[in-house]
Amino acid sequence: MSELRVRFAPSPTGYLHVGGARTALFNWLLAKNQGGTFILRIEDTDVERSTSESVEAILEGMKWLGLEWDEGPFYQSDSFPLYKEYVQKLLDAGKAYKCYCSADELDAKRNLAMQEGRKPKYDGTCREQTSQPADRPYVVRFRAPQEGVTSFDDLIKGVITFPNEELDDLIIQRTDGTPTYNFCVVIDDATMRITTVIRGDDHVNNTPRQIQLYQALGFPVPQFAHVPMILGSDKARLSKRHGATSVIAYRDMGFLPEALINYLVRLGWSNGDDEIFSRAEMIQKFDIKNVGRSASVFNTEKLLWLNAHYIKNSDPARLAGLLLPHLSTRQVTTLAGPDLVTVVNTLKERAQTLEEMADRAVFYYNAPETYDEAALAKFDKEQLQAVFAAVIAKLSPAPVTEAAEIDLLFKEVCSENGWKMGQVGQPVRIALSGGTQAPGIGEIVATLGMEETIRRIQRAREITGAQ
RNA sequence: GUCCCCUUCGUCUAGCCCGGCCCAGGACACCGCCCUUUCACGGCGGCGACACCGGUUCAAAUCCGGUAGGGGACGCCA
Repeated sequence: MSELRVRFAPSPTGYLHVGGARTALFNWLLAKNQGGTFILRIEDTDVERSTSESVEAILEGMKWLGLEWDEGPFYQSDSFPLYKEYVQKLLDAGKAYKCYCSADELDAKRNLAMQEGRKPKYDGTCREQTSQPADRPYVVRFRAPQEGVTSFDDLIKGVITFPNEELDDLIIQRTDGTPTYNFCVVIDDATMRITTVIRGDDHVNNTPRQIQLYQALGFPVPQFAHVPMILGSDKARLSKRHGATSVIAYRDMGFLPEALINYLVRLGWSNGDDEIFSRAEMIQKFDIKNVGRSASVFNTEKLLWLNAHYIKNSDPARLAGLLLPHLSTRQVTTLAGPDLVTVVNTLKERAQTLEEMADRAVFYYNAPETYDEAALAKFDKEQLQAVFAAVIAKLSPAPVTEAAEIDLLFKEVCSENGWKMGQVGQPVRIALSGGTQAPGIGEIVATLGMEETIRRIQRAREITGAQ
């Protein structure tokens, strides 16, 4: 086991979205690849916005994706005393100070600075103040170096340098005594001995501040790897208006976790021209250095392709189990009908999602009550009657159960009557499934069973004959 | 406004560090053909990109400079 320690640190203010999931995945992959440790930490220092529902949703998403963590989940809210201790240390050392400026004053100054085109940084009003009014509310600010530069060698983006004068004295403790994000991450990452911080691109600007904190606290500075954003089709940051962003929503839309994982790992990371990766392969081949530097657009089409691929190659029994919830939302009960695994086998080559598969499976259990009129209209009434009669006559006495054998019988019907397969297959397909988009005739008949097959064709024969 | 980052087919990307094998390769999507009893699968083929401008060099997608465009950050959110 190596010394590598990474963490995924979501804030519980919503569900696990695909961007977060990819960050978690990269952390997990690096840990697995290096034999390191993957830690899950919930960043809930914002008491106002954090909810236990969100925590549950995040854990659910992680588990569904199979991103098992080695340690945690840890909650920052459990460590408030620890943060307080370190705030005091900084205060005692003169590396932090109390600031009595009100939020309103600060907002006003910030807005004014923006308007006048100046940088909206804290003006340092309380920085050198010596008199300390005892009874007024205050925040604690970190006394940040104002000269020189802070730079780091990002594992993905390379060397990034910030002039210290751009960085102001950030608040590390709020008026209500709770610590703020930038401070907590540093304490946690340090005390958890995190060696490599992999997180979203949107944190690069926080990194120099955090480095200064590490240094002020005397902690070793970890390595950083900032992964680029995921964008929507309009190249704007991915959000709800682009469609689903929650990983659980993808589960509910009938995606397989391995498909989403495979899609996500290829979004920003590559291994030559490879597209399909099993878990073992991605773990073995993953290298943070092969993560791209630019943002990528989330493309559902490709996800669908991968999902179809994994459906095709999945164990039908497993698929059958996963399909059940999608079937029950369609009021389908499988108990009275054909074996679901057999049904899945006829459908797995032709479905991109489990939702689609469920749609296509309905007819096996609920016999069609109406038929696709447009499709039926291509055949005249006499032809339909003749076909149905011939097929029933051919099938009824036959003791066959294999799809291939059944297809042979249909070919016989064709040759004996001088019909083409299209003239026979299509009407029967409509009789059995109600429409034209269905598995091969032999497969349907074999799955449905001869008795049910005859019953359905008989019904279609009566209805089309009566019109 | 200031700072930081990014820029190869519509999309995901390979190549870039260590210039020539790249008049740029793969995948998704799209189009066509084949297969075919429908829908799919599959097979074959096609369309399609180095943001721009300069420089260095015998040679640049690859190195250097600039421009433009995009994104991110600038919170008592994370």
